[in-house]
Amino acid sequence: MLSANIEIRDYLANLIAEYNAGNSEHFSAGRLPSERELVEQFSSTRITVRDALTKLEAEGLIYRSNRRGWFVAPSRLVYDPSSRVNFYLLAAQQNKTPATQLISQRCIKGPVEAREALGLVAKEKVIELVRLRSLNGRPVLFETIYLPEQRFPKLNKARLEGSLTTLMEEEYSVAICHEDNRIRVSAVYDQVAESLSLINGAPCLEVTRTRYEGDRQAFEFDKEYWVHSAIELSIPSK
Amino acid sequence: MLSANIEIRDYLANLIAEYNAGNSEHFSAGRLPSERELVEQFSSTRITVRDALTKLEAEGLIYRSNRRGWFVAPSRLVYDPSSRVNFYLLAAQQNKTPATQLISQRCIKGPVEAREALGLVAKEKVIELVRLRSLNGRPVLFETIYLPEQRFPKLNKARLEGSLTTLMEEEYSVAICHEDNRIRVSAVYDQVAESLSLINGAPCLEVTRTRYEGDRQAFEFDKEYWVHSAIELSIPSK
DNA sequence: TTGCGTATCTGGTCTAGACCAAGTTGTTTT
DNA sequence: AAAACAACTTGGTCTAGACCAGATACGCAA
Repeated sequence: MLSANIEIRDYLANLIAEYNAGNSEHFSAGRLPSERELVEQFSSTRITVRDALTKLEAEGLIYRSNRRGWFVAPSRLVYDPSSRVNFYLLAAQQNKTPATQLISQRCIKGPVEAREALGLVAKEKVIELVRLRSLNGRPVLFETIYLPEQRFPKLNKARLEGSLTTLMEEEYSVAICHEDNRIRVSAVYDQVAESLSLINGAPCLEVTRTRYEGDRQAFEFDKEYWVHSAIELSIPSK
Repeated sequence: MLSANIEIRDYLANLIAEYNAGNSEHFSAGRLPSERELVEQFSSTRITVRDALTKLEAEGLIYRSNRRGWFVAPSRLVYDPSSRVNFYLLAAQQNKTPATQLISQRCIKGPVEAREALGLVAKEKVIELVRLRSLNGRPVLFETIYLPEQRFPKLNKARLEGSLTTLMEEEYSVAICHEDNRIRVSAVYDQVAESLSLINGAPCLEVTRTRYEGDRQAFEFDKEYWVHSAIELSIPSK
């Protein structure tokens, strides 16, 4: 005996599979029926319908856009965090249209976590860059980047929405020698959630990265929050 | 103005932070108050309390044990999927007590995904091993391993609960030349969910691995489902 | 001492609504 | 044509319960 929410999940999962296989009759522009329509259709309640939708969301089959509705999730971006392929090239290779928006740029003391990773002492400051990246108009990545101010004086504001890796190589002669990525499932709140059109507490994939140059000197510390259904990490062996 | 569920989340998050810092007065054996007690305490409803708990679960601060209650999540196991350090050693290094249980062992045709990854043709079969791994008595990993039958005749049943990597090296002279890991956030159902004491549709971290030997011949295909709060992946640069 | 049944506790699922706030759309005004 | 407003739709949050099923603890019988 299946519970009602699983029945609804299975029903929708089938439609989604068909939709992804090219049969677009079920959803217009990838939009699922509204919760209230599903309640009607299954003679159920919103609690149960939302249970089903939340499960599909956890699986990455659908995503929600805050107060706009539920949508079929496009295919995931396959991403190797330790490769130096930049976001634009990667997206283009996978037939997706990328965009980057610089949300803020500050020079601050910064959080302990970043200061420690970068090995900062006393009054040394960090440049904090906050960016939002989208694929085909859908925000998928909220990232905060911390750079030691001393290492990167006079950052070229015009280039902060492009590839930072490229900028660093060309204008600061950075040569990465090592990199450490930490990956965990987490949740987003407040500014991160809002920027990604997610609700408070929505699950995400969190990537924390520290990059080193020369003789193991850290020069970059990043926090990435990925909409979990938008991404699949690919890690080839060393 | 904070919504009620966020207030409850924040309150519990603070207690959990204190608990993890060594102040054990709030929770006995890491167990949170029951949902109904929290309803009393906050003059709220179970829906709202469960919203708060679900958010803490998504963050990995707490986990649920099906119909037993909610518990503070222990520190995560830090794991490099492409390293060949075995599970027992890794757990021991991080002061955790590991255990492995062989759930089933079959010789079958196997799912398309595994057959393709292993490059099987016609009637070639795979050995399917299903294992459950625990840390300090808490199940954290459900894994299904597919091995080409031809490459691994007469598998030593006695050793299937230990390190497979070691077994393969010692009894089949396997030398890994390459490995590909795919990581995504997903959800667990049915046998996987039950084995991990999770409910249907609970989020998890899914790792799909293909290992190659010699001249790029695939010899192992794995599906790992990790309780997401139990793990953090560490990916050093190539 | 060891089972075994039972009462109780826990979360899992569901009903049948309500009101709110943000996003969308259509209409009116400028 | 553009801006402003209003009506409507959507999900977000919440109330106040109900019943179910698995997990647990406990007392009783063998």
